[in-house]
Amino acid sequence: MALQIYNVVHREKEPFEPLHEGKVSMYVCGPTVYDHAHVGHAKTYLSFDIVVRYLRYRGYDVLYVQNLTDVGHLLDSGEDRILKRARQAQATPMQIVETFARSYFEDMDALGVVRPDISPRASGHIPEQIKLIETLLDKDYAYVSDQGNVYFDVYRWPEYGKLSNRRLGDQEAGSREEVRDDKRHPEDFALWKIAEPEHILRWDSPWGIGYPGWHIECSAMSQKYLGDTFDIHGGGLDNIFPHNECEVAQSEAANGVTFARYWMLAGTLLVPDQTGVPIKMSKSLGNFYTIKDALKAHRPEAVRLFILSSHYRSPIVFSLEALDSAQKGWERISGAVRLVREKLRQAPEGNGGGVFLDVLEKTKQRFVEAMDDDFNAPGAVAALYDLTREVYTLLNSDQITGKAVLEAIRDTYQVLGGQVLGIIRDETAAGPANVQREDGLIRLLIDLRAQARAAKEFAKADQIRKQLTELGVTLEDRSDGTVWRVD
RNA sequence: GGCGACGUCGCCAAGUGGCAAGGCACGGGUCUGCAAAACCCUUACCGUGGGUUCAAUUCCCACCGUCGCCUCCA
Repeated sequence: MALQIYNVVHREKEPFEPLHEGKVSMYVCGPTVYDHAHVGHAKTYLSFDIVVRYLRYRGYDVLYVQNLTDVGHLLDSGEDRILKRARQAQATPMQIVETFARSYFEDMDALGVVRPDISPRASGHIPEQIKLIETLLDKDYAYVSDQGNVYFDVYRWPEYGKLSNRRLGDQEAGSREEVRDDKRHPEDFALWKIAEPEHILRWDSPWGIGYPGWHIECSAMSQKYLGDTFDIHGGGLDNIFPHNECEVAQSEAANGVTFARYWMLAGTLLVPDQTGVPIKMSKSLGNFYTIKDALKAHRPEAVRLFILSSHYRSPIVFSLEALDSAQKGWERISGAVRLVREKLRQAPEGNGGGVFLDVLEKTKQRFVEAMDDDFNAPGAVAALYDLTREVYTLLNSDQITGKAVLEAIRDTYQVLGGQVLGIIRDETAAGPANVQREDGLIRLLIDLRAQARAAKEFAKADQIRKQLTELGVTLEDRSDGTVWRVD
């Protein structure tokens, strides 16, 4: 079975065949950096993180581009988001952009999201955007209004609406379109806007001083780094219209070839309102929960597992309780990993317990089968849970498990759980000196406690365990020794 | 109103034309000095009503309900 991807363009799963064998070019619409990222962003970027990780696991050479939007974007009031924020903070727009771009990467790093290969900024690609607009004007797909704004004429492009399955004219009388309308048609969208005097973010252009429309940046930057046609375009489903639709129209009108071959759109993250009804988490609704907040009480792996617990195309309802459940689940898996590593410290040579290799092989098959089916992460995670039960059973039995098998188990977790899903961290064995010192100190206490227990001095033994617990170190006694973990 | 997604065990969530993975929670049990962890066992006929079929949770239709987009938002 080959990898299947649900292609939003055709609304069905299709075998994935990249443009160039062995290589994948991929573009994902990034955030507008004017505030801290929230869990909704985590859902989208984590989803594509898994896509990139899995494609690489499958041997593809992936070139991953994700933009940062730092221009444009008007509020209802006609005010630019970034400008508004800058005024509130009494800072320059570029300070705001820089602050929140850093914050975004901080959050993504914390969540273990692999950085894109290229993170182009819209503000750094104004010439490319202008050039693309000129092409559209040359080809007569765009026009300059009497107020000097440049618009894309959607009626000149018959395929407009094909991605989001919309027909022109369907939207009847757009009640909001009446204000300052210098377009030919209400559905036309802006490529370049002339800046009002108070608009600080402004660039020179053939049409006067202004700023680019929201959609043009993605067309220009994907073209620059990935070419006229590339393999995968990702983003949040909530941007299918108008943003994604406009991207396709602009790019294909300008270049005359297919824009993105596979469109993958991630489902929306919802959050219950006061009455318990789930609604979209968004900045404008003010019902958002930042990633930084989420990470205060939960491990990044818990956030990952929470989001991986449903398919990337499905909507998902956020709650702290859901995060709790995910973290419990993670502790289960990571407990098994810890046990394997512990056993490995003094495992006998040889391949005792070799039949278990079969379980590993089956796990891998199930995992790959699930992920090959349009990145079915919940199925892949389920394979890991099943493996985990088998691992516990094996390691709690009297069966002597040799080093070779333990290493194979460890490697399976490392690759499937670590490399692909990002929920298992690398061993800390080669960690910094203070990590090793901590490990040594705790083991020293465990030894002292073991002596106390052997002497039936349980009060003393319990005292040590209790105090360690208060320090966030949990001890678990097993027949073959004591293992420890930090919360 | 138009377009789209969805409705599976208490909660979350995969999945298949032939009697439904997994996680969390709950109950019972085993192990343990105690604790913790783990393991074992028990729990669903898949929104409602029709239709197609030898057979549907899985296909079709209708209805009910929920969400997203149609306006800046991942």
